[in-house]
Amino acid sequence: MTTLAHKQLWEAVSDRLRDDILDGRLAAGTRLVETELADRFGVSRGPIRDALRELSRTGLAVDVPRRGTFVSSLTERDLDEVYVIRRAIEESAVRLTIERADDAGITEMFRALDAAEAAYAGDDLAAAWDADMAFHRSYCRLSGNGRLLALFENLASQTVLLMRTTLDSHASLAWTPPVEVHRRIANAIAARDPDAATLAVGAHYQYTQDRLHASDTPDGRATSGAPAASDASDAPPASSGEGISAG
Amino acid sequence: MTTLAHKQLWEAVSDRLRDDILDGRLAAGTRLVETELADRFGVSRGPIRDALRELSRTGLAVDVPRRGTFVSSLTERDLDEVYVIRRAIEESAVRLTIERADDAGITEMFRALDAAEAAYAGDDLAAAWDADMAFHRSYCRLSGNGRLLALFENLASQTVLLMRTTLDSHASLAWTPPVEVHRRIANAIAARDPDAATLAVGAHYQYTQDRLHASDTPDGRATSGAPAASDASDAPPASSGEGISAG
DNA sequence: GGCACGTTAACTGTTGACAATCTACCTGTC
DNA sequence: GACAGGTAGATTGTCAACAGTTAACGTGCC
Repeated sequence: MTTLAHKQLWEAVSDRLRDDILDGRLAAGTRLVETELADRFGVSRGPIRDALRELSRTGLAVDVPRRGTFVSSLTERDLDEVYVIRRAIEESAVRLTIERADDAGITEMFRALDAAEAAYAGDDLAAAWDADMAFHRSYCRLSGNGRLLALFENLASQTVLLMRTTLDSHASLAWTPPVEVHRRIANAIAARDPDAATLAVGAHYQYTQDRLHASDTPDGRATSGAPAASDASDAPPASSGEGISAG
Repeated sequence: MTTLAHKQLWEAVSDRLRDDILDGRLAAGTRLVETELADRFGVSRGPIRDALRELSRTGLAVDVPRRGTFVSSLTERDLDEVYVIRRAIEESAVRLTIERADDAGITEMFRALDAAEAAYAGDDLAAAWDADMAFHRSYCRLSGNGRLLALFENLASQTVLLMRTTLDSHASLAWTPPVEVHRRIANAIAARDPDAATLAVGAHYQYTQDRLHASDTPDGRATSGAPAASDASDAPPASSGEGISAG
C-alpha cells in the first residue's frame, strides 16, 4: 500500500506498542516510561519518544508534559465524540464514493462486507471488529479523500481500543452484529443513491449508539467509567475530550 | 484558555514557525533544515524535531523520511479535501451546539460573528480570515466535542495557509466576504433549528466552493497549481492527499 | 493523629556527538 | 555530447549523557 521503504525505528516501536494496546496487553492508564521501553526494545530514547508521540497523535495514548505518556483510558463520552465525527465524515464519504468509485472499487467494498459478516459469524470478536473496520475503511478509501481516510484510521483505532477494553459493558454489541445496517450502506452505494447511503450511515450509527447506551448502568453512567486504576502510583489523567489529537 | 504552564521549547519553536508559515515569511515548499533552525533559535535539534513533527501533524508541513521537512504547498485539491471534512464536521457541530449551548455561548458566537463582519469591512485580509475562523471556531467549541474542536483547528490552519499563499487566485473570495451565509448559520443556531443550521452550513460551503472554482483558469486548472519552486535544489514533494495528518 | 515542609529518587526535557543515508556534483566512457 | 558510475558533502536518524522538574516519601511540628 504505502512505500515499502525500510521502517524507521520509531515506526516499528509504534506498531508494536499499538498492537500491545489494542490487544489489551497494555492496560488503559498504564504509564509508558521512556527509559523502560528503550531497554525493552533495545533502542535509545529518541525513537521511543517519537513512537509515543505517534501514539498520542492516534489517540491511543495521552501525553502530559513533564509527567509522561499514558495508555488512553477512553470513556463512553470519548466514544460518543468519536462516533459523532465518524458519522459526519462517513456520511460524506459515501457520497464521494458514489461520485467517484468505479465498479472494481464497489466489488472490493462488498468483499470487505462479506469478510466482516463471516468474521461476526465466528467467535473471534477482535477479528470481527477488525473486519468491521475494514468495511468502513473500504468506502472511506474509495472516497478519494486522503485526509478523510487518515482521519478515519485515527478514529477507528480509538473505536477498537474502547471496544476491546470495555468488552464487558458493550458485550451486547457483539451479540447483535450490525450486518443489516452494513449491507444497507453497501447496497445504497452500489445503487448510486447518495441520499439512501447517507441515511444508511446515519442509521448505522443510530443503531450502534442505541446498543451502546442500552448497556449503561441503570443510573445512566457507563459501567466502565472509572479510570480502572491498575496501580495507585500510576495515576492516569482524565483523558476526556481535550488533549486527544483526534485531528 | 489552556494551562499557563511555561511552554516547552519545541512549543515555542512550533508557534514561531507556524506564524512564519501562515504569514508567508516561509514560502510553500521551503525546506526546513533542522540544524539551520537549531542555530537560528539557539536550541538543540531535539526540540526542533518535535516542532517540525507538530507542524506536520497540523498539516502545515510535510515530513519525508530521510529527506527532510518541507513547508506544505497545498493545492486546490487539498483545499477541496479540507472543505469536505470541514463541512461534514461543522454540520454536526451546529446540531450539537443547538442541543447543548446555553444563551451565554450563543451570545459569544454572535460576538465572533460581528467581529468577523467588521474585519471583512476593513482592509486587512489576514485579520479578516482569522476572524472568520474565530466565528466557525465558536460553534465548534460550543458543540462540546473536544475532538471535533481539535480537528477544526487542524483544518482551519490548512485553510488559512492556502488562503494566504494563494491570495491572488482566490482574491474573488475576499471581495465578496461570506457575511450573509455566516449570519444565516448563526441565526439558525439561535433559533434552535437544527435542519436550518445544517442547511446553512452546507450553503456556506457551497458558496465558498463556487467562489473558489470561479477563480480557476479557463482550462480548469488552478492558477496556483504548480509547486511554486522557489529554488531548484529545494524540491518539495507533492503534498496532495496522503501523508497529511488531517486526523 | 494530621498537616506542612524538606529531602530524595525517578523521569522527562534538552543537549551534543556519531553513524547511516541521500543528494548533488564530478569524472570517465560510449 | 549524453549517460552511467563514483565520490564528496550535507542532512537526517540514532545514541548516550546532563540538567531541571515533578512526584513520592519521610520527618518534624502543631
